[in-house]
Amino acid sequence: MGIHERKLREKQRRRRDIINAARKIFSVKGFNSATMEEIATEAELSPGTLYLYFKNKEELHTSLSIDILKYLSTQIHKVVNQDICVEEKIVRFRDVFIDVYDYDPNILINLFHLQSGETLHNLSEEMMQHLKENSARAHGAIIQVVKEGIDKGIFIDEHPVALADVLWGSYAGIVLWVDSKRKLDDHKDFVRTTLTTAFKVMIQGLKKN
Amino acid sequence: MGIHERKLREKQRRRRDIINAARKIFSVKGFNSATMEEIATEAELSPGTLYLYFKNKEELHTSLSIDILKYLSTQIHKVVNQDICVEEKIVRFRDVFIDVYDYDPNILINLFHLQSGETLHNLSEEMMQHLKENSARAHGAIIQVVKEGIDKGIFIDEHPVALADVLWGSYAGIVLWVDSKRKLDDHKDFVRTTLTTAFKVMIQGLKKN
Amino acid sequence: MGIHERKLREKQRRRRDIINAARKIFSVKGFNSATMEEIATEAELSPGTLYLYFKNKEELHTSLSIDILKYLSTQIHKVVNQDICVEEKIVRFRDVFIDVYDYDPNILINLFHLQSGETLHNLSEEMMQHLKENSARAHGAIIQVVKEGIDKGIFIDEHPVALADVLWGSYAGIVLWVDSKRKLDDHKDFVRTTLTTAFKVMIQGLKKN
Amino acid sequence: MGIHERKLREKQRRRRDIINAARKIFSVKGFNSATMEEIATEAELSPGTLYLYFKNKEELHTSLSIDILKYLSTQIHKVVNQDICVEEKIVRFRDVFIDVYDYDPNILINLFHLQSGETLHNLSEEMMQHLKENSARAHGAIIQVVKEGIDKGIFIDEHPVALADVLWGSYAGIVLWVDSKRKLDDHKDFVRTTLTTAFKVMIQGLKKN
DNA sequence: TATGAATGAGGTTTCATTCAT
DNA sequence: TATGAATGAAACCTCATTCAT
Repeated sequence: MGIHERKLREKQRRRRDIINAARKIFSVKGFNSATMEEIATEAELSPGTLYLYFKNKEELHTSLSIDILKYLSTQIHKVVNQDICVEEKIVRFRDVFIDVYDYDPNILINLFHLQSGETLHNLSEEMMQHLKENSARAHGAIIQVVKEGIDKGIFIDEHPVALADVLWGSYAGIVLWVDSKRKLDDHKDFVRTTLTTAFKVMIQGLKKN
Repeated sequence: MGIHERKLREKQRRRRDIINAARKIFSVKGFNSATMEEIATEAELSPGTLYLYFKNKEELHTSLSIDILKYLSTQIHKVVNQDICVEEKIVRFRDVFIDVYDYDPNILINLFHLQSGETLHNLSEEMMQHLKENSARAHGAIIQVVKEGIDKGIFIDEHPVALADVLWGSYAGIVLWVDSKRKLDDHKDFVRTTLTTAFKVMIQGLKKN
Repeated sequence: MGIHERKLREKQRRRRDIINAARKIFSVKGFNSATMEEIATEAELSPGTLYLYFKNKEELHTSLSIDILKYLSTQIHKVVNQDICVEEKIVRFRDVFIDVYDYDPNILINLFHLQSGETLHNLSEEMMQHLKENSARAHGAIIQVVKEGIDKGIFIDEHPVALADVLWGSYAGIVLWVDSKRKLDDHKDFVRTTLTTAFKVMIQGLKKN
Repeated sequence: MGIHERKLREKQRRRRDIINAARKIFSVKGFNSATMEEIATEAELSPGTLYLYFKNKEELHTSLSIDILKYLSTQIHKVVNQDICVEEKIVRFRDVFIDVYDYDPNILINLFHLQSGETLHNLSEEMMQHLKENSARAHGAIIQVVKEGIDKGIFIDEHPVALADVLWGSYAGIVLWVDSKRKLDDHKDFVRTTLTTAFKVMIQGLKKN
């Protein structure tokens, strides 16, 4: 391994350190209450260093979302191309959401929040592109599966984009909702079981009778 | 009407003015970018006056959510007690969400965001109670309908709370998701149509075959 | 005196306090080394208050220059309209520069520095206008006197604007130069005497032989 | 040429590269807005390297001024020792200022600004000495010419130092003034013509009638 | 000698909140 | 009750400078 390559690797590791620290802090405090100094401390770096890797707080925050969107997108694509029935694919989608939720419970709310506009002002054009592309890619994959279901005569004859929106929105929304209930009422974690119920409803609702 | 009553009414009117101004500003700028001064200006009051009616920015913001939760709760209760079949009640629930979305597209994201922890730190115990109560009330009503469906042998035999969560989470999540897509891609507004599709999926999915 | 008027007056006094404090600090430390906190402390105010009266550090700094430009402009205009010979008016111009120098030795260098572009980026359009207008007004008055001298056949037949520039540039430049020598070499203050010599040279140089 | 000498030469070439880069950046951005990184990039070096050649930003900046002072001083000395009449020497002084202005329009303002105190805090004693010496040398040469004029009965009988200050201050001040007018009003460049007018005024003003 | 990643002090600015009127 | 000027804490971010390689 050449010296150049080692440096590059080192740099990416550092970047990842920051992202991990940021995820931790943002999770606990939220975007606005979290401070760059806290994140730096968590990453065992100085505040200035953060700015060598991310243009500003906003882009650091968005990076997390893009990361998870990439992950979501990748996982969903894997499902799409598997040699299993559509029905099974819908279950797998559910598992991806559970997966993401396990990885970081705040990711979905961040995603929604990000896209809902409060932020996004200081984002570079490049960042914005990444965001849109990955979002589109993930969404596109789901549409594809829904289409497959319709084409094979298994799913009801609704507009595939709308069905995909229902699927995505429901899964994500349920995660958010059950999670927020948990926080508010200190209930125990029903995300998994509720999503499983959701799957049953969904799959029966999607299918032609 | 006594002088005391008139004063009380005046006070409530003022309070409402502030809330309306706050909603307007928060909608456009988001919680953090909105400033108390802007809200005061919009309400044609001075900043100091806001603090005679609300303990702090946080509680003012939460008031909006509680307001809408109250509305949601009321509307949902109306549906529950109507003399219509469960299936029809599920449609009405959808309409309530559309209604809320029309009233203020940012309300649901606020609700989720509020409950997802970033805020809530400076809330008074009283405010917290209000929030929990109204949330529980709205949710309870939905559970009731789901139970009715199960009891009447119309709905599938899943845990009613889980089914209610699926219903609420899906409706809310779809609104959020479609709305965020709209913002990101400047698509036109598919919230209504997607929710209608959602209803079809939901209702078929909920029903015993 | 009405309450409104009193408030206005109070506000202007406060503004003047800040300007005086700023002048003091800027004089000692220069634009960049001076901090807003120091200025606030000097004015016996909190840092935030400064921003109620001036948009930012830049505009506060520029205000000083505009102030003195106004003063310069006013004094010069007075000279122009006096019933004295042109020759005498040139002496009076010299006195105005001495006056300004006595008031604040750093003003002229600030003026030059300001106009030489390093700053000026955050200036509001309004500020810029003030600056240009006052600059033009002062300069215009000098041109007028030069013209008068030429018209009366007293001064040499050069372009009046150029002659005015020579006059202004020389007087200002000499102040700067002698002052900077003083700082560098701890010489005593020859500004007055040198300007007096300058006048002699100038007036003889300007006159037709 | 020995290896030692070659290294020395190489080092001085590098030093010059940095100075040229610095001049370019400082000219465009001014002392404070210019960053060491920009200068390093312009010089195709890394930031750290700059500090091998200059103690700090301040000294790098001052080096430019010393450089030009040296140049000024040299040019002026050349004029002094030429076998031409005093009158002609005064013209040549004007040409030196034009020369310097053509080389870098910001040099004179830097000179004034430098000497007017904002900077100078972090300068090493050595640098300070350089500055004073070169300044004195240039100024001394002008005094010499003025003395020559007085001694020969050509110039008026004023204190030679004062006359030299008038000369230097006027020439420099006019350059600054006309240049700043140009920047503020986007006028075209009258520096040359105005300095020529200045010469006429000066020379006539200096001479015994 | 040269690098350039990392530092961290310190500056400007914002804005929720207070309090004298 | 209403005001709105003043506060001052705290955040983001920059950048001159250092130092291990």
